[in-house]
Amino acid sequence: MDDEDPIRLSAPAELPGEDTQAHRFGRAREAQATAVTEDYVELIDDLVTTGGEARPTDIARRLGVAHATAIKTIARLKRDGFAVSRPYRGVFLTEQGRELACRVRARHRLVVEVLTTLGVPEEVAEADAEGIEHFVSPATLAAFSAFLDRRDR
Amino acid sequence: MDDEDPIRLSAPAELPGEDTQAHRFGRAREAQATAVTEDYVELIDDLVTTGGEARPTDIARRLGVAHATAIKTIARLKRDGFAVSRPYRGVFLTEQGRELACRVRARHRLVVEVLTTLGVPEEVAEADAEGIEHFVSPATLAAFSAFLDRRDR
DNA sequence: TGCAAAATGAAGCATAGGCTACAAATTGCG
DNA sequence: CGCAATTTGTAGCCTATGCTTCATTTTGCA
Repeated sequence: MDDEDPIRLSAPAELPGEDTQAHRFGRAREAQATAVTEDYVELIDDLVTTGGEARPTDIARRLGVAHATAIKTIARLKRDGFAVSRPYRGVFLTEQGRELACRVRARHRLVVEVLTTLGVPEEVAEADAEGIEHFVSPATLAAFSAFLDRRDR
Repeated sequence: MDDEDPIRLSAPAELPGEDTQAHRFGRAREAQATAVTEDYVELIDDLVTTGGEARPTDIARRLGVAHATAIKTIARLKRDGFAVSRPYRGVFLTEQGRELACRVRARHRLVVEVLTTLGVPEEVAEADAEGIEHFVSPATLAAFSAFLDRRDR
């Protein structure tokens, strides 16, 4: 049910096979699913670090969503082991959450730096990175890092 | 309820104001909402161009989703004026749909080219671009284009 | 030509992520 | 100290995107 072109007439490197293409789209969908989680843990980490606490209302305001939306998403974060919270006591990251936040922040900074190096205005780079970062694979991240190193040298 | 820091102690250019940040996240959310539309339109254009017709089953297989999912999304495309179709006769893009497909394809190619130029392996670049492209603003696109021009010269 | 396989589409269900409206708890200030 | 404002949390609703299942239509071949 997946091989209507078993003889593979097309050049492998040119047109992507439909399996390949399906796989790419699948990966993008997965990345998108984790994007919200990544945004929340990074923001919570920021708030806790700079202000000592992350309250649902602050999180909602920063993300530009209704507080009820933030609360519901925070519940998912807790369910998935990224955060803990007690009513009226703010939200805190678990070890797993802090670890994720750390990786996300590093990736965000790297993406912004690459964009600005390529000539994208600071403001735009920050805004675009907010979406782009979630889809940058480790391999691409490594290439970005190497590129910046070359450039600095 | 939006000025818990009315004196603005922080340097404006350093930390983003919460309004700014909320706006960025909002933009990213919007971009994500159009991502699926863009993927479908581009794929349909590909299929029609190379094979003469875009059948729901083919679209589903390429995207790696169930055919029912594809049919439902195609219905939305039709509702939004990007495509037309008659039962058992395949899907075709409207003028609006073709125009979008054209823009999306150009953007995709540009993103892939920038990534490979930065040293990202072809395969990875294609896969990552599938997600990244939806969040690249016109300004960033322009910077990418200028970067490639500089590089070629 | 007629029937089986394939394609199509509809229905029903789930999850994620939004929203508004309302209820309950907490805080803080007069 | 007590009440009003704020914060928090709950409930119900919506859309988008998936999925599986089942019915229907088309197609193609024996």
